Amino acid sequence: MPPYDPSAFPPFAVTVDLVVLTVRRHALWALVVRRGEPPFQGRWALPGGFVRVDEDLADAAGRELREETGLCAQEVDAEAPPAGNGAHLEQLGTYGAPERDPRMRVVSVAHLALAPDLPAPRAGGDARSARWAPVDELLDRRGYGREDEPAAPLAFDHTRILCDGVERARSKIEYSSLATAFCPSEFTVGELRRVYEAVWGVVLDPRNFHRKVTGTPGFLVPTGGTTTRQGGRPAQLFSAGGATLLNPPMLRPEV
Amino acid sequence: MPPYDPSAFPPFAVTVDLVVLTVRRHALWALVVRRGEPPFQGRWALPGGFVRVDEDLADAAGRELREETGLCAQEVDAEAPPAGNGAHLEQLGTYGAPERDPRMRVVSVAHLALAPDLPAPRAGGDARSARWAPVDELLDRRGYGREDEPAAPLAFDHTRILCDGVERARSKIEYSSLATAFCPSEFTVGELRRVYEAVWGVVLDPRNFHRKVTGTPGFLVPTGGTTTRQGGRPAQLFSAGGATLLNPPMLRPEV
DNA sequence: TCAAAAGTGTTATGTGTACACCCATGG
DNA sequence: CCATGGGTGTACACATAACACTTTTGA
Repeated sequence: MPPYDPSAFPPFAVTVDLVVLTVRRHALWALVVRRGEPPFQGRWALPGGFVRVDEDLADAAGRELREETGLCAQEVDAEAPPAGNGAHLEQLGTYGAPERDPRMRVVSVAHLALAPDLPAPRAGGDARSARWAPVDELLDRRGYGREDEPAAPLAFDHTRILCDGVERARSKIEYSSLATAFCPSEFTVGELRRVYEAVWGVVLDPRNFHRKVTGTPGFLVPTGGTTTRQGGRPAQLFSAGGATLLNPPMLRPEV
Repeated sequence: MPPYDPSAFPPFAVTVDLVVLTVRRHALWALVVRRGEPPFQGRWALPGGFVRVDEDLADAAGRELREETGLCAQEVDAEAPPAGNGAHLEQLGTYGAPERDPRMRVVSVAHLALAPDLPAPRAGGDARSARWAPVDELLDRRGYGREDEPAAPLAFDHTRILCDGVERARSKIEYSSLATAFCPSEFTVGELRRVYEAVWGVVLDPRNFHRKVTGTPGFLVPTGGTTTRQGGRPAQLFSAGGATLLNPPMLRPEV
């Protein structure tokens, strides 16, 4: 790489920020880390960090995700099947308002990651504390009687980024098989339905849902096994099929 | 803004690139400019330029669009009605592979702009030559017997960016009122149908299309006038309604 | 008068929704 | 035995696709 000539163009810092979502206890949760330094010291923020000088944007996002969660992400460009127990990872959007970081001009390339219900988050290499928080609480929708933490707004413009990420997830599970990224490698139709219900915040008819997802070609493939981990009659186990785009799409009920 | 400390983070150049699309002669066209300097000297590229040090990303994209076309863009964040004779402008994605520009590390925030059929493109302030080119030709699909210019691949990763932009436009006119951004402020149902046909590369039934778009609430509002500029029986004139999301969506015929 | 494009009516077919009903397990 | 969730069948409402047909202009 030729030497950097500061007179030729304005210098920017480039970071990646992560919206990491999971479904737990019939709700949507996001991963947040506590800031140890100013600005916004002590406040919660999305995980993220600087892009290294010879690193691609998607690689940087995958590295941060691995550092925070231990997940091995399936990076995708446009559409790809979320496979195995890796998380889905895609670019969300870029946030570069001049004053979004008071210290310097920072452009952040936000990424969206979807993960199955995980054990506790790993503390980052720099020993920041990390936790899962209900999205409704972070977005101040008072969805939960708050837990141990008061709900202060996220640092920087991270509330906005989180909001955009949640909206992306909400709309994308309509027409893609992305909802399976919230499930373990083998799951039942009922578990998949609870993902849709949590992400959309609705209640779906179990019978029609079953017919729809099992009838959509390539969405689910039966593994042969069954489970009774949800109680009741044993349910067939499925894994995510090869299809990425659902046709016909899942329909989100009217509000 | 505090002074820049190069030791704290790797310095990046940040640019905006524009995918500007229009519909003309029953096909999709993109705006390209000829590069006057190495690398890729003499090759066609997407219009774009450096983000200024105190400029928001969307502002930079709007400025470049104005410099290239004279269009006054409606910048949007997520969804917004394309109004007046301004173009629709939205962020498309960010491209930051380490070697995408051989000179230095450049992260480009690509934007997608949709415009009605325009007069000739304005030469930029720096006198670069600009032209409209059929997208099929730029993407090497040989959709046209080529015109005066040989079809060399675009500079940098611009073919990929263009491809992503076209794909975004194709899918977004399905569920949003974005197709009206390709039309002048007043247009007929037939003209709107020709937009869909050009962007999707299909032929639609004029009768069913008419019923569908006029029956979708908020999509079109009649202006009262009529026109015969397409020949045949006079057609009602419409302008874009307030709706941004179409419910039910327009259905793209199977391939 | 004819061609061309705009619009309306009608019908077959498919898809979503609501809900009655049965199945297989654990307690 | 019953509660719990899994899964099937069926009837109705509604949307789409195909196409016959009428309307209104310019040439």
